[in-house]
Amino acid sequence: MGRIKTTNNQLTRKEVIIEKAAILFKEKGFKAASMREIADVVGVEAASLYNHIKSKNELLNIICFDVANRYTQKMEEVESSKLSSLAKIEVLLHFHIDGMINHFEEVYVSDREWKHLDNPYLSNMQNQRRTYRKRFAAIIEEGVKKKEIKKIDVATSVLIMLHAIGGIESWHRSTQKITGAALEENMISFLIDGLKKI
Amino acid sequence: MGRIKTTNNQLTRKEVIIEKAAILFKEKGFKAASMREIADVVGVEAASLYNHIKSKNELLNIICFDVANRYTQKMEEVESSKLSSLAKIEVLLHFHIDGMINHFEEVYVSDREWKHLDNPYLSNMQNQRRTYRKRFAAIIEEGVKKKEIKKIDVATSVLIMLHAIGGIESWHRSTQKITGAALEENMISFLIDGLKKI
DNA sequence: AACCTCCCCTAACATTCGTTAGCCTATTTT
DNA sequence: AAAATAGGCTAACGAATGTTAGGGGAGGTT
Repeated sequence: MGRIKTTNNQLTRKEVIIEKAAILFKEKGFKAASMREIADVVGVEAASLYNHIKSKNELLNIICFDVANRYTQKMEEVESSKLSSLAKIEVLLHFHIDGMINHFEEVYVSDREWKHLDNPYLSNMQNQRRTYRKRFAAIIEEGVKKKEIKKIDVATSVLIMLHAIGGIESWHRSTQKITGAALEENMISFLIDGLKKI
Repeated sequence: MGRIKTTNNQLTRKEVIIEKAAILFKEKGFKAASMREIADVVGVEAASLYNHIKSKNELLNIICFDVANRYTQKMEEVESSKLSSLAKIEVLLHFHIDGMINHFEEVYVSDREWKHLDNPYLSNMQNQRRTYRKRFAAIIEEGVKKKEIKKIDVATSVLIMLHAIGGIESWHRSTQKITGAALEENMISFLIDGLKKI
């Protein structure tokens, strides 16, 4: 076939593979996407991929933890800021929506396919996700206590917020798109309004 | 092994298989769940399943269209009712949340695994889903026109509502659950408040 | 008693999967 | 120019997959 092209951007060949794999994992799911298909898209034979990666699961590991670590990092940044609780939530929502719009495939795969990670990565990811939700909830809880946020069931609102964002997937698919910026604004105003006191 | 037990309820053997398959499809995903695993749970050898079903994909077909048809039917019922737009949305939200709580596996699988349907079922399902969203949007749109509903981006709110409900999955997983009824109430009040005019 | 239908079994199939081994060539380094 | 490395290739592996063929036994019907 030929070599993996890496000239355009500054990506390593491994990064090219990961990028294409993410697209396929998103479209067909991790299990349904085969190494031979990934190789096809990359422009190489399946066996050649193994010059760059250790296994199919390594691809999923990298994709999932890339995303998860970014979120954890952002959470730390937000937590240690001096913002009001409502503003903290708004920052996090921005970050989520932005991620969903600009790193769509990676984020989507990380969110829907992490179940196929193998241990110890699997339980690591489960912990990371659980912890993230708890920290998100803690911010809302604090806001409620400080009366910055409407009295509301915290667990339910966390659940709504985090999953509503996952819905951006259907925005990606839609033919008559509003701009990403508009979507972001609409979404945040809907969700934040749900938290505001009157 | 022995026969498929069907004594307890009035289920046919085929229905027992479908029920167990839905649970496995939910836990592992359609592609990752094997016929041998399904057979194991049912208490029978893999080959024996084929006395009751035509293929693995038939299982997915049945699960997905069971759910989709219920939703289409409900939509028709709601559309032809005399309710206000806001009340229509509320009825639909109730139906969704209820379905997610009481027919969890089926609904979850239908929502996340329909991509693995094969044609002509695949394109059928794509149409059905697209149509459903349009009809949902039309109700909101009508409400906005009649000034029953806050002026809001319709596409964005449909997206938020339908996906927020998908989040009930994480309620199922949570250890310290509030009751289903409470979840339902919290969720609807959050979402409906987002539509109400002040 | 004979028969039929239902439903399970074992055995095997073709295919697809992820992955490894070993070879060859282009590119980079010395 | 020679040597070393990186990165392709073909061929093949063992395991797992969905599915089919064919045999046999249990229970109801005639």
